[in-house]
Amino acid sequence: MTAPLRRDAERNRQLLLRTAYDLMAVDGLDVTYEEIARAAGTGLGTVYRRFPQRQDLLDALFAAHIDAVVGFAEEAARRDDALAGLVWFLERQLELEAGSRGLGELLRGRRQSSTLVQAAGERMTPIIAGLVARAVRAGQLPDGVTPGDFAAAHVMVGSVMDASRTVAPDLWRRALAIALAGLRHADLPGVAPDETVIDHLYHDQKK
Amino acid sequence: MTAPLRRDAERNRQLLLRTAYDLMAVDGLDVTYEEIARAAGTGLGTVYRRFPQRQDLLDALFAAHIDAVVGFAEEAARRDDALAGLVWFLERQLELEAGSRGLGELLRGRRQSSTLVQAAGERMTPIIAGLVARAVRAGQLPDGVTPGDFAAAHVMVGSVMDASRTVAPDLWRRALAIALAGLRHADLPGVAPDETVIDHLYHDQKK
DNA sequence: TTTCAAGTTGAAAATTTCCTCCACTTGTTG
DNA sequence: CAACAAGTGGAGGAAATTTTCAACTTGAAA
Repeated sequence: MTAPLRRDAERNRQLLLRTAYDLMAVDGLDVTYEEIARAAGTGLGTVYRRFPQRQDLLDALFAAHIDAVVGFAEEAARRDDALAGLVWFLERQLELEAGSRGLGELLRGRRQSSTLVQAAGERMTPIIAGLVARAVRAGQLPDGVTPGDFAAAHVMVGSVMDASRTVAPDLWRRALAIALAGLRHADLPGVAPDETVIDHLYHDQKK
Repeated sequence: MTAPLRRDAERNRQLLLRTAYDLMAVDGLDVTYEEIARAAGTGLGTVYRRFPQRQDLLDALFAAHIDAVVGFAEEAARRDDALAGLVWFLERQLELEAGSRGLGELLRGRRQSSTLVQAAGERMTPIIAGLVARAVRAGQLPDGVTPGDFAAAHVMVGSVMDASRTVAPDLWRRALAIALAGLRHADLPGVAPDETVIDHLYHDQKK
C-alpha cells in the first residue's frame, strides 16, 4: 500500500521516535516539535514531514504501550480471583505510566484521546466491568462499587504520580494503597459515575 | 499610604473582580486578560493598570477564600475528635474548591503558589500535623499515616473534581469517601511524603 | 553514471497570548 | 469652571509556537 521509506528517511524516523519518546517521558506530550528536531539533530521540516499531526507522532510512539495495557486487562480477566485481577491490572498500568509522563498524559487527562486510546478503552470497558461485577458478587468489594469507581481510583493515583514524579517517583504506590483500601472499605455516597462521566474523568481535555 | 482610587476607577475595579471571578470559576486561573476585559466591557489596558501582575488579581480575588480555609483548619483543631476534625476540614476546603475551579487550581496544583497561599500553608501545616498525630495516637488512624498522606488525599480528590466538574459536580464526594476510607484502612507502603514532597504535591507548577 | 522522486532544511509567514505605550477622556479639587 | 492628575482604550510590539514552502541534497532504480 504505502511505499516503504527511503533508508535514510527511515533512519531519521527512528531517531525522531527515540528522541521524542525520551523527551516526552520527562516533559510530557507537549514538547515542542522544534525541541524534538534540535535534540535529534534534524531540521524542523523533517519532523513535520514525518508526523504532520502530533497525533501521528503519539500513535507511533505509544501504540505498543496501549496494546500492552489492553493485554493486561485481558490477562487480569483470566484470573479466578477477580479483585486480585483488578488490583494487578491497575498496578501494571500505573507502572507503565510511571515510566513515562507522556504515557500517563495520554492514558488519563490532558489532550483529547486518539483513536487508539478510544479503541483500547472500548475493548477494556467490558472486561473491567466484568471483573468488578465478579468481585462484588464474590463479596470482595462492597455493593455499589462500579467500574467508574475504578476509573476514579486510577485518575486519583495518577494525579499523585504526576505531582510527585520528580521528587518521589514511588509515591504513587502509596496513593494506590489508599485508593484500593478505600474501594474495599468505603460506603460510597451519591451516584456512581456512568460512561459519560468516566469519559470525562479520562479525557478531560482542558488545558 | 496608597491614595484611594477615583470613584470610576474603583467601580471598574469591582466590576473587573466580579467578572474575573465568574470567568475563573468556570474556566480556571488562566483566563486571558483580554477575555476579562471584553466580558467586563473595559479596555485591556484597564485590566493591566489595575492588576499589573496576574498574582495581584488572584490575591484580590481569593484572599478571603484562603483565609476561610485557614479558619476551617483552626476550627477543626478545636474539636475533641481529631479524625472528625480532619474529615470536616478536608470536606469544607473541597466544598470551596467545588465552587470555583480557579480556587481549586490556586489551592492545589497549577501555577506556583502566591505569598498568600504559602503563608496559609505555613499556618495550617502544624495544625494539621497536630490533628493527624492526635488521630493516630487515639487509634482513629493506623500507625504510619502522616500529614503528607492527607495532602495526597486532598490532591487525589481534587483531580476527580477537576475532571468531572462539568458533568458530575458532586462526584468528588465519592472520591473523598474512597480516600478517607483508604486512609483509615490502608497499610501504607513506602516512605511517607515529607515536606518537600508535599510541596510538590500542591505546587507542581508544570504546565 | 545518470536521473529524479523522495527527503531535508531553515527561513519566514501565520497564530496566539502577553504586555507596553500614548493620545485621549474624565473625576475631582480649589 | 478651570486645570490637571488619574484613568481609559486599543493599536501594536515582543515572544513563543505552529505550519508552510521553495531551494537544495541524496538514495536508489535503470
